[in-house]
Amino acid sequence: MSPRAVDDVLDQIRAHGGRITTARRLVVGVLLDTDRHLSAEDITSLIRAEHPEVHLTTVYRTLESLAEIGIVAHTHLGHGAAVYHLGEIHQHLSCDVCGALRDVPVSVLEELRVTLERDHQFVLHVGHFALLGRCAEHAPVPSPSDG
Amino acid sequence: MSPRAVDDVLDQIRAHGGRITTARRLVVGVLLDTDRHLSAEDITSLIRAEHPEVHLTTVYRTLESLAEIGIVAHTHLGHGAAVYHLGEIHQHLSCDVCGALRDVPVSVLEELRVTLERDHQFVLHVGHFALLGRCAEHAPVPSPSDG
DNA sequence: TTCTCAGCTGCAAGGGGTTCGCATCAGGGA
DNA sequence: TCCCTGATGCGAACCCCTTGCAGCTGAGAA
Repeated sequence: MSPRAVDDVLDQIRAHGGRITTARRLVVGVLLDTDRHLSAEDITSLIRAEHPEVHLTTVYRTLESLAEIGIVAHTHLGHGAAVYHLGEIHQHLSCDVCGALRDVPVSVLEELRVTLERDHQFVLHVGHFALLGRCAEHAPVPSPSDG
Repeated sequence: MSPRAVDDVLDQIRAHGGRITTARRLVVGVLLDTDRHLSAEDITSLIRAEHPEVHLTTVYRTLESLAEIGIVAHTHLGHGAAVYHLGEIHQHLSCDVCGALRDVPVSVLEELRVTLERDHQFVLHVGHFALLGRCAEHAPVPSPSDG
């Protein structure tokens, strides 16, 4: 990550009346430093390698604060822990078999969003849940009769 | 429920090499008897009213067995316990605010399914996850600038 | 620089949902 | 009826996450 990017995020925390602490700096750093999706526990482990005093509870609370001001989002992958990520909201595809997580733009859900709103008066929260299924590698082989 | 319907399900269990036990009969009965979506704990409570010896663990194991042979499916609602249901697979809409659960036919996901398969080689498991958002009653009021 | 205090933290404990281990029980084929 | 194996009851453990609380610390005020 660039120190600049971390400071940008920390500035946003400050602008919302939050304090800049070591723990928050570290959480933001970890999130900026990865392109993977990390659980709270993942984040804590990465931080504790250098700063064993930082506690899982603090990471959860920091993530909650960051979520409140819209800096991070979390996604539920059906089973297991929620994963957290920074930046633009996107949609997740999660493979049942290998757990691989893939991001796709939220635009794939646009038609569904419109349909649900028009036909079912339901406002879809794009990006907050993962779409479950099988990745290319673990897709069931279609039988001829499946058309 | 009709006793007939219970027996049909029990026959399927037997056909897959499973045994017919009191607990299984009761779990199937509860599932057939409701049109709601029940968590394992809900199911257990309903059973225990008459049969306090049936344990939550047994219900989980029974549901697992029934899922293996394709008789029940479960759905994750983002937060909280998974819910179980019998019968045809459908898609769930879950309201963030009030938790209301609504079923819609899987056909609403057809376009998305095709798009994901064609453009992302991802085979969607329809019905296994809930679509999260806001029901009509709790939908955010759209501002004029939202278009 | 020091003071002050609300916000943040570490730690322990708790809670909801689910699974595991193991001794015992019982379905159902031989 | 016997016997084997699958199913059960029960306790305990596990995972993910939240809560309570005392003490610490960032950062504005003096």
